[in-house]
Amino acid sequence: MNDVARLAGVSIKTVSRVVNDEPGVHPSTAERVLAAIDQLGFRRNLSARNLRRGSSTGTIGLVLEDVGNPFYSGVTRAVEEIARLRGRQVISGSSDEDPGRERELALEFCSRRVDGLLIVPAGLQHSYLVPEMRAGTPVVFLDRPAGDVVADTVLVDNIGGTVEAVTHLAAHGHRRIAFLGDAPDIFTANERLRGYREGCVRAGIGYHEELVAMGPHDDSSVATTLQRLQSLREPATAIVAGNNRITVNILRSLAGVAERPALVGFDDFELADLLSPPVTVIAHDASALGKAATDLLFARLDGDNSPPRRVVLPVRLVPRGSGEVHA
Amino acid sequence: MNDVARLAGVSIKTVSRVVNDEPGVHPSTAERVLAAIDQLGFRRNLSARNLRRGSSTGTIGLVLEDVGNPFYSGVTRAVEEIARLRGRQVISGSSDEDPGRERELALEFCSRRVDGLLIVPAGLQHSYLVPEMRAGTPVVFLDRPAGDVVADTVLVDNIGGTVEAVTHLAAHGHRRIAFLGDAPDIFTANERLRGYREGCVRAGIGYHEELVAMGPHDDSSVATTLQRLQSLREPATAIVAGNNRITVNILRSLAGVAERPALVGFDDFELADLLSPPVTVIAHDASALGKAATDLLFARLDGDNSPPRRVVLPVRLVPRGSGEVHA
DNA sequence: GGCCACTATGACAACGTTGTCCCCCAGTGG
DNA sequence: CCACTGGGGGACAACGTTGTCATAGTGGCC
Repeated sequence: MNDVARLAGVSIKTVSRVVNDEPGVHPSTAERVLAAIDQLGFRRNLSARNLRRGSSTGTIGLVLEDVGNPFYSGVTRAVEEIARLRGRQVISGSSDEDPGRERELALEFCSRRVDGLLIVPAGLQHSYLVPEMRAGTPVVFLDRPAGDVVADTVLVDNIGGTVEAVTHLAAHGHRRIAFLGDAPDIFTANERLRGYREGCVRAGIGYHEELVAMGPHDDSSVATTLQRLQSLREPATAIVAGNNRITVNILRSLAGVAERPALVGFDDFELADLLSPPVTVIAHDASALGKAATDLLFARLDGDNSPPRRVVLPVRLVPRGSGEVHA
Repeated sequence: MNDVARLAGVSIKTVSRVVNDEPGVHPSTAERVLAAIDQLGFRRNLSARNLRRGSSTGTIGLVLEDVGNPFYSGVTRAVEEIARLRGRQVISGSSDEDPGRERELALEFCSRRVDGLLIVPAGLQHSYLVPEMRAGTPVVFLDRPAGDVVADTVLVDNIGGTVEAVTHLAAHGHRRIAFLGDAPDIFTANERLRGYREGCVRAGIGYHEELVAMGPHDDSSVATTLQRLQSLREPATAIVAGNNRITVNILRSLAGVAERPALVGFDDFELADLLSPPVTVIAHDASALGKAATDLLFARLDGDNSPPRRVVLPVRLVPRGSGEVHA
């Protein structure tokens, strides 16, 4: 800006006026300034601007589990969409379920003075955010609740979803329904397990420990688990899968198997309808989740200071075939 | 920082020293400062720091077509991974194939003084970046080349891939091979069309306009196109799909159809192996693309100022079934 | 005791902007 | 000829940091 001013033969303040479309600059002066800007390839330094003005940095921080997971990339897209409408840029990072990494990312974003923070919690401790929140940075948690702070939260109806899955399978005659979920220290995994249990009880088929397998699942552990479930004295005839990754792992294990158990997966995924049989899922919308959270965040930025809200988005069972196999 | 200094009864410079782990601070003083920092929830302002130091802002700008597309979210993930190792944050935005939007995003990132820029070009004009590049901001284009500037570029072997696809189908006896591609003003679409044409010529089956359908494709236009291809005097017996979205659209249109043409899709996608028949694809690795581009960017940041490079990543045909149907 | 080296700390400028306030000058009315 | 007005423009401080340099105190050594 200094250089521009020198080249145009004016003061830096006048350049600033031109750059900001402030009134009170003679057209001919403005033209000289614009020419200088063009010649020098000047671009105003937003950091300095924001520092001086003390206002918004025009950024939103997004901490999620893994941008590479289609579910979260859907969330990211929705967040970006709305942020854009409100003139904000999105800075994002993946925590990979590591609470330390989540914290590191969130605090880094705070250091960058983001206008607001959207977090898919990896851990259970979020008191580290209290100073920031008190300082006025709005924080919205999504997909999972915060551990030890009261804050806006957007969730999906995990319990209702798995209850529905179990009920659906039971209605098709299944009495031995298994559940494969993620590690139980992950909120959604635990909730879905609760829903499964409640569904079993409601359906009058009882809850049996032996039909449940929690914990990190990879290709081979899923295969082993499925074998175990088949070789029980009363084998499982149906499975509820705790998330999209697990569903896919199960499908891969079952590929080529003639006698397939019925299957309902939590999370919808692309091509589920084109598999054979098409996969019945508990669907919920990633972009709806991202949108709800971002809307909430902007409401806070707009001055809404009502008590923290907890929004629970509905899920719906999409019957496609794999869950309608009779026992 | 001012407040911290006052509370701890020291100068702001001493606080700065503590925050930056600079030597020469008495342990007891440091302790007082740390206590004050903790009490006030102070967090250093990175904008101010970077402004003062004039050095790196610790950010990388990423402009892509759509974060929501699994292919690009894979790229994003890889970029994030490497950026993280090098202590950088990623700011990203989707252009949605709109050149204006691409430009807007890129220049916004420049205003934020990103350390480097990764761009999946939507348009053909990139001279707007010349001032920034001259000013020392490294720019790497990925997936598609820049329009009118010479710069580092990472591409995949689009032509080789479609040549291989056609050759593969021809080897299975197909002589009427159709090509469904994206709008031809998109670089990759055009390249793949060239590869298709070359493949046809090499296979000695000739290039026939009537077997090609370019342009934006949605569900219904794909269905219409497929019908047209079937009802030709000499119907198409095989199809090459120009990208993952088109492949999926074709699969959806063909669902339930008994007489399916052979199919090879460009871009691999999750579950391709579980469909029936499993889908043969020209695979290339999104994360390899992201990694190559980011590595190149960091090499520039590390001072490499050799002439701009163009990296072409190999693709490979993954036969799974849909492309091995004999004519 | 005087000098030196060294440690711990502070004052101040500067980074690139913008907000505040002030000045200059031409034009206008009396 | 003077006072006043208003448009056009500049000087300067400040945002929150950090780099540079200065300074005060404290021992140690001849």
